[in-house]
Amino acid sequence: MQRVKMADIARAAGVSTMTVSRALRQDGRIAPETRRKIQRLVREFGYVPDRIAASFSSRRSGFVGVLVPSLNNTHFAETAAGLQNALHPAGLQMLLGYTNYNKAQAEQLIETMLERRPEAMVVTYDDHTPRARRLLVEAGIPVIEIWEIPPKPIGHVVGFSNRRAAAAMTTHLVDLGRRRIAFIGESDDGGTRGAQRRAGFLDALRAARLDTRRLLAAAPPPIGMMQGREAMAALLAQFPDTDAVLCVSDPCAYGAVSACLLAGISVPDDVAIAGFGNFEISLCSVPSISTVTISGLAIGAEAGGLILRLLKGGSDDGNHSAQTILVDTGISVRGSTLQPTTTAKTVRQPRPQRRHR
Amino acid sequence: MQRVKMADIARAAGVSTMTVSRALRQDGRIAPETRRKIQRLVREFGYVPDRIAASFSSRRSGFVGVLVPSLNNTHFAETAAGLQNALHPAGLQMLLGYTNYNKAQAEQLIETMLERRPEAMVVTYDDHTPRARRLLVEAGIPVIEIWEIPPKPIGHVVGFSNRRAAAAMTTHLVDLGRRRIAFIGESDDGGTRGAQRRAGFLDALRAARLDTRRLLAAAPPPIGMMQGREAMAALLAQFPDTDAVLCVSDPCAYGAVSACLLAGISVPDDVAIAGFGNFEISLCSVPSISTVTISGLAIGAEAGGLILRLLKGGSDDGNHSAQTILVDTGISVRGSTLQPTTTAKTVRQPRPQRRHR
DNA sequence: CCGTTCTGTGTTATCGGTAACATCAAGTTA
DNA sequence: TAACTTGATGTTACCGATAACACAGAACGG
Repeated sequence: MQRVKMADIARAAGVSTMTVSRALRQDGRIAPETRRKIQRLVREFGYVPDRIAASFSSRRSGFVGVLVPSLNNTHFAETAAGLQNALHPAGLQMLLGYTNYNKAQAEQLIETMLERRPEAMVVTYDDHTPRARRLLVEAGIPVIEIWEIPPKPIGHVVGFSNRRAAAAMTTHLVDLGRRRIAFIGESDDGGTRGAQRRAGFLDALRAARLDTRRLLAAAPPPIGMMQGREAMAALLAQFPDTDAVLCVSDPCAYGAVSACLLAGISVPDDVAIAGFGNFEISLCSVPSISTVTISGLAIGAEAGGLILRLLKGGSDDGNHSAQTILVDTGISVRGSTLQPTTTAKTVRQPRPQRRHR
Repeated sequence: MQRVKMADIARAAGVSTMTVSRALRQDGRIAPETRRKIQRLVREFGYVPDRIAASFSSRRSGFVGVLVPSLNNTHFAETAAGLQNALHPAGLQMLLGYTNYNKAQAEQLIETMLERRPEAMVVTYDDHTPRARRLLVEAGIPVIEIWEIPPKPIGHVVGFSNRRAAAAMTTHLVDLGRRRIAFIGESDDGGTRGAQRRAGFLDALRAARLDTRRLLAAAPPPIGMMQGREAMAALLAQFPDTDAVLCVSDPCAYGAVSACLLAGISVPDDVAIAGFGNFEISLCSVPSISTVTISGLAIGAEAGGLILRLLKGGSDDGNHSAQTILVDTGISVRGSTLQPTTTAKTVRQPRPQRRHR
């Protein structure tokens, strides 16, 4: 039982395959009647066009390769959604790969993806291996790095400065009057977002001439809630006088909050805690957690829009006149970093887990 | 500047393209020396094989299409990871699409994916549109439905009974002595996992001859933490004597817990709360939340393994001798459904509403 | 020592669409 | 009305790899 092909439709309709090909695309100049007849036959035969053959012939794959570190993460999922929303209407499909925060795997994926001749590549910024970088450069297609502003971009950029955003949040903690401020971050985060956030944290502390020793490297990314909890416990053991903590991400921050709950430490009266990313948990936590807001959806949408413009525009990959698009970030101040009111007495119960302002 | 093609390598090596083609695959019978020479030239030229042409010629796309409702969800992300881990070593790539819990979008995606001639399709069980179903059946490739046991499967199945799992958790609540048990679920969840879980909940309540009126439909899927919080508040307003709640998912359950925290209601003393899915939050919540454990990773891995066996085995799609693979589920009992001990005094803050079992 | 099996490699014929150009009838303009 | 445009469709020549078969020479077995 052979699969139906375009020639079968053409024969049945009494036209050439070219006419069928045209009728199935928006490719204008087809008599409406012919098009209707062909569409009817297509449905009748259950014909599904072979896009591999089409890609082969037209030298257009219809793909955009997208690399993210993880799927289990609101931000990257949103970014993918934003991209998909932008690309799908233009007839572009997204070929999604995830690197698991691993450079070697990223290189592997980039190579495999390039074999499919994507029309553009979107990669989450990371220190790529030299080979990965070379592959991307030589692919001759638009390359877009997202989620950070690389010091030496490969091509286009859609992102924001994690460093500055983290610094802003740290400054917020300083402005609360906190002086013994810690950072809970990732280990082995060379050059990535987590490292940038730590750098921003340090920038702000140095600017305020505060102690910069309170740095915890919880675990390699992705860092989860329980790691945040453990890191917070360790932090309190090592630096019991800590009065504020910036966490590398919201799940981590929630873990830190939970550690305080369990230890009978009041948030924010004893310790203020801030997160990063505006994940769901930061809003729903009790207390709610102050966080840096970023829209993964916006990053995806901007990257998608940029791709469409680049593909529509020059036949050139446009990487030489590379664009940088910055998306907004903000700070959402919530319960976990509220200024203690005068009426709020900062009781610190010894053991038992109960206390209230 | 033309892209390097296989013929260029062949010419440089003084061999035919067939030899190059063979050298670049594991395709045995090539003189080791020839292979080395070719590999060296490939590196030197920066040749990236064109898999579109290869797919076209070999009539093997190297793709597996995978459809999930959402990426922003541990479970589906894990499932994708499990699939990828299984498929990648076999040289198969995953073409991921997400339906956003929308049948029409799913049909669209299925059609687009089939144009790429995937070697198998993995779809998260849902009531597919008739056309989507027909497309899948007629594609002539293995089709695997995951995350549920469909009443009328299209092909193979890797899943578990959401209904039975939910019933088991409900029975756990009944065994605690709770009698006024509610369910917080999704609206518009026709036939999907959420509806199955509600059905299981009702099964268990009926078996225990308990009141089945406490059903809340919070919002269409995906249901988030804040929706869980709001639903819990509404539930307490409508049925203040509720003493246990099963939530359709863990994020929803955490929202319910947070509503209780805010209202000064003790969990589990006043209300026991259970979730579904063993999300990170259920472990890190204070109190931790009892939940149904499922391994998305296992589902993905099983599905991936099944695909490899099917593709290796018959040239037939194997959908007629369809297999059903069940993965284990369990119940993790945590703080949110602990039996109140005699020592645990059920202190009730004076604040708002009060009631107890 | 000759027929047979391996090994390693080459030849040929596609796979199913699409780009580019050709064609031809009908309408339109000068 | 001749020349030109426009609209609708057809013809031809691929795109870049691989399947399938062909074929020499080396190794091997009797």
